[in-house]
Amino acid sequence: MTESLVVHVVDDEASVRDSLRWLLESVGLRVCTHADGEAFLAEYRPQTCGCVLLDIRMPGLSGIEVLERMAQDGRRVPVIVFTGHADVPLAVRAMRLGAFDFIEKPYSDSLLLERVQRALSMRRETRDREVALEETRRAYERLSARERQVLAGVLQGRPNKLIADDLSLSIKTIEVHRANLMQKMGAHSLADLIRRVVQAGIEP
Amino acid sequence: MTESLVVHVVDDEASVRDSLRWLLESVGLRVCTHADGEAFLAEYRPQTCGCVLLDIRMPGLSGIEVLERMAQDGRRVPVIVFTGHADVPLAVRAMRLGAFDFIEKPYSDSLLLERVQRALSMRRETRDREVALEETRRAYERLSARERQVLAGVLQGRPNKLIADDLSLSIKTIEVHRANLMQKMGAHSLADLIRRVVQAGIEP
DNA sequence: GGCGGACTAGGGGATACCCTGAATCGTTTC
DNA sequence: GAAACGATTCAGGGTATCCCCTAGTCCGCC
Repeated sequence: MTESLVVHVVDDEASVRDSLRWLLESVGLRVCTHADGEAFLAEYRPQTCGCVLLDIRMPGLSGIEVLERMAQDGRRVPVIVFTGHADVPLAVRAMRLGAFDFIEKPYSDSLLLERVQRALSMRRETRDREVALEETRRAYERLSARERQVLAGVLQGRPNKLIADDLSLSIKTIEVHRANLMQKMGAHSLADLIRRVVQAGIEP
Repeated sequence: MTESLVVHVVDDEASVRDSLRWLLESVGLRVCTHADGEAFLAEYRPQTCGCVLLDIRMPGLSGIEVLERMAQDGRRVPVIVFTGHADVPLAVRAMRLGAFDFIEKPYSDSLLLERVQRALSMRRETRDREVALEETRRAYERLSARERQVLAGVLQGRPNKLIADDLSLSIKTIEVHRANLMQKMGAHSLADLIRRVVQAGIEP
């Protein structure tokens, strides 16, 4: 299942986009180009697969600003920053914003390809885990308000009786909500449920 | 409880160590100096508090190698790398190894102090959480072999009856081990136990 | 009017939890 | 050597809790 690994190229110069596209496609990679930061962010989703080649010097949003925006909603795509006007503070800033790598122009084709392959293989490694986390978050979104209230109680380790008291419901009703939310969350046991929720970072 | 925040200075030149000590102590910080990477790693523990100022160019272990060693057993101390022979690839390498910051010599005193304060405040923010995780790990270390086997079954969501079958023991025995390990782990409920274990990264 | 989802609830069997009691075994301590 | 301690094993009995099946109401939608 490595089909959907796309290299997203973000650069304002068409010549750079074209040469990168040619280079990457020459080794069989799928490429998607974006002329500026806004255009890329408009298409970007946290669950986007593949990796990103991001220029720093661009009109409009700079690459640093793009990194900041991506960091806000939990980036999972590795981003390789490349720029012709590199210095140490800039590289440090990009890396602190979670960039996967930082390449100075001019770069050799082989170096860039190697870094791209490294980013893609990291992405592949972490992909399954993140897909599972996304599924958990989506499942949580599908819970009803009552089910989330019950889940909150369950996560606090409260027995059904106390959850029932909190919500002024009968124990039997809590049991049903509990069974339903287990079903919806795809959990096979209480341990499974809590592990999924904790790992997905859900804290109601 | 900010008493034990120490700035660890690792540099082979005594003059640098002395001037950094003077600078840091002049603003009331506690300082501990180390003449090389080996000496520092010998004293370093993952739960060490404070932050580290690490030179790259040193005889013996380089700063990069020190970072690699620290990364192996889960560094939690923020490390500020500083070097007089900086270039972008070196900075990127250090940051990829999890350095908190990267400063070029010569640096201004105020810049260095600001970065140190930033590292210390990050350390303070994450400290309580990590202390709790450490306690969980230590508690797990104190479990007996049988208790860990039972815990493994509990984490898989298996009911006591099945755990008993797996280990060819009676349900009553499983109940005892389970109660004992809950006690030892300081867990107030099954949900609490699982959250602690998952967050501490324990996967038997 | 029917259909599905959310919410509510009871009965009964299985399971977990707590208390008391007890035996064996190995290590440490006095 | 005796005593103390912790780990491990098992049992009975009672209470609390959980889980599955069944079943009713309400509401929005086709």
